[in-house]
Amino acid sequence: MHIGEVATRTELSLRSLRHWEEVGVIRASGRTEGGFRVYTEDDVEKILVIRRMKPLGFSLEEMGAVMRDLELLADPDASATYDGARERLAGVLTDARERRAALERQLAMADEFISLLSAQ
Amino acid sequence: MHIGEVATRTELSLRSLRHWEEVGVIRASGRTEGGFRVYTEDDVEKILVIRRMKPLGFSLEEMGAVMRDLELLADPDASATYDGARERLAGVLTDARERRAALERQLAMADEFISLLSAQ
DNA sequence: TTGCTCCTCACGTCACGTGAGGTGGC
DNA sequence: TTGCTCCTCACGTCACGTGAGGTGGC
Repeated sequence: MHIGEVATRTELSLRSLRHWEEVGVIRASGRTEGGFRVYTEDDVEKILVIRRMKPLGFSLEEMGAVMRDLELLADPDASATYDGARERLAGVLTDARERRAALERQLAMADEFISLLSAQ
Repeated sequence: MHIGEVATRTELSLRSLRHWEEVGVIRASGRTEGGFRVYTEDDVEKILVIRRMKPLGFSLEEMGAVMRDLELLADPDASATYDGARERLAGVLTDARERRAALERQLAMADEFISLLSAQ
C-alpha cells in the first residue's frame, strides 16, 4: 500500500512516516518505478510498534535501535549479535517501565490541574 | 528565593524557568540590585500550576494565557475583562479533559509496548 | 577573598510542520 | 486526460540544552 493509507491506518502524518525513514527508524520495504513508497502489512505492524513506544519519550534513535534488535530476534539466521540484542532489549524494558511510571505521574499532575481549574 | 532553589523545588531546569519568563509564561516577581531573579512563594505556586498543565501538551503561549486569566480572576479590581477570562478558562477545561483522555490512551499504548516487549 | 550561584547572549538539537515546485498512479 | 496522491528539497517552529564569558551574593 502507499503512504497515505499507512498514515490513515496508523494515525501518523505523512511527514512523520517520511521523517522516521530519513533517520532510520523504519522504511517502506519497497518503491514503485515512479518512486512511490510501498508498504507491506508487516511494515505497518512495525510502525505500530514504534507508535506504541513513542508515548514513553524515547528518541527516534533509540526506537530505531529497538526495531533493529527486534528484527534480529525475528531473523532465523542471526547468530553472534543475537545475545547482544536480547540484553539490550532487556535494558529497554527496564527503562520503559520507569518511563511508564513517570507517565503515570504526569497523568496524576494533569488531574491535579483539571481539578484545580474546575474549582475556578 | 533565587532561581536555583525554585528549580530544585519544582524539579524544573534553570533554562526552563528562564525560557518561560522569556516567552511570558511566568516571571520572577523581583530582581536583586545585581540582577538576580527573586521568586516569592506565590511565584512558586504559579510555576507549579504550569508544571501540572504541561503533561496535557499545551503550548507555552496557551499556558501563559491561562495564567493571565487565573490572575485576572484572583485580582479584586478586575472588571470588564473578568467575564472573558471565565469563559476562556471554561474552554480550556473542556480542552484539558479531552487531552487527559488522549494522555490516558497514550498510557494504554505504552502498556501494549511493554507487554509486547516482555513477550520478547 | 574564595567559590558557588547567577546573568545574558547565542548557537545547537530534536521531531516534525509547512510550503514550493514537480510528477506518478489508476 | 483529469485530479488526486505522492515525491524531494529546504526553511520554519517549538521548547528548551549547552557552552562561553562575565559577575553577584553570603
